[in-house]
Amino acid sequence: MRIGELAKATGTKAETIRYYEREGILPAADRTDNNYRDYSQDHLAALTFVRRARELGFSMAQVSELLDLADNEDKPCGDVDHLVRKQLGEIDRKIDDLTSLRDELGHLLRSCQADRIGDCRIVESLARPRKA
Amino acid sequence: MRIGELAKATGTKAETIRYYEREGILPAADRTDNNYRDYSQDHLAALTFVRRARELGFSMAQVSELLDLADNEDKPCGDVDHLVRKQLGEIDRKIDDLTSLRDELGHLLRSCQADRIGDCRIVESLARPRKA
DNA sequence: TATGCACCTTGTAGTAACTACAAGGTCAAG
DNA sequence: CTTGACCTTGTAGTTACTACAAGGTGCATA
Repeated sequence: MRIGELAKATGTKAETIRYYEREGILPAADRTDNNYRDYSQDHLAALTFVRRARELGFSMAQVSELLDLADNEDKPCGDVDHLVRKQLGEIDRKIDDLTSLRDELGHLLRSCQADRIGDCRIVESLARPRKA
Repeated sequence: MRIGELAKATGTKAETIRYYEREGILPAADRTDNNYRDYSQDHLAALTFVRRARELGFSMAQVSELLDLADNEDKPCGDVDHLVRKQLGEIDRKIDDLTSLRDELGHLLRSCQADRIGDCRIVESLARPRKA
């Protein structure tokens, strides 16, 4: 399987796949006679894993950890659990942040009925520190 | 006012302030005899505006737009409104994304009662594309 | 006087996770 | 025999900072 096929199969750009290889996230592929990368089903599985974990918001470093864990079938499952919980916590925090942000922007929007910027409450309120 | 004071007053690192100046987000400061930057109240107001807008999730490019708008007091307020609405939309989208992400991770967590990674449903489910 | 310290200056490079591009090699089809 | 779709490498750009090196300034203290 050439890089373009793998790219299509996983919805990843070829450049990203090469990048993953450079970064050691993916094992290097075999090469054909003409020096093209030649991928196996194992590569497909690995890349799928990586992309899936990235979609779920894990960082590259966390993906590496997950891959290492996945390779040690006899290790306890708790480590994986722990990473997932941590990620869950981070996401909850982000949601909270964005929610208060949304509230603030909503206020901002409702605060201004002016026609010209000189009288605009939005601009005015941006110009002051939060608590002022 | 020296850069350190301005930094403290706005909760911004001095390096970030210099960066804003380089990028044209903030006007250059006057210089004292010893070549230190010397800031005015206008600079304080401008930096406050920038930081506040950044806190609200506007990109640097958007902050530039907002600053330009704020300088044109006679322009209609609708442009500001539009930017705020756009930002609000993006934030809603992010919240939605993160929420489904959280749901998925929650599922993942509940799916695995195994002791060893070899049997772990989390690892297993990461290894497959989303809809499989 | 020396010296230590906190502050300031510039310029450069690093961060995360790609993405884009340039310059060139390979191969099948028309 | 040339066009076009692939592939290769290497380098630089993206966002919004952050960190660091190497050096200048100004004030208080031993």
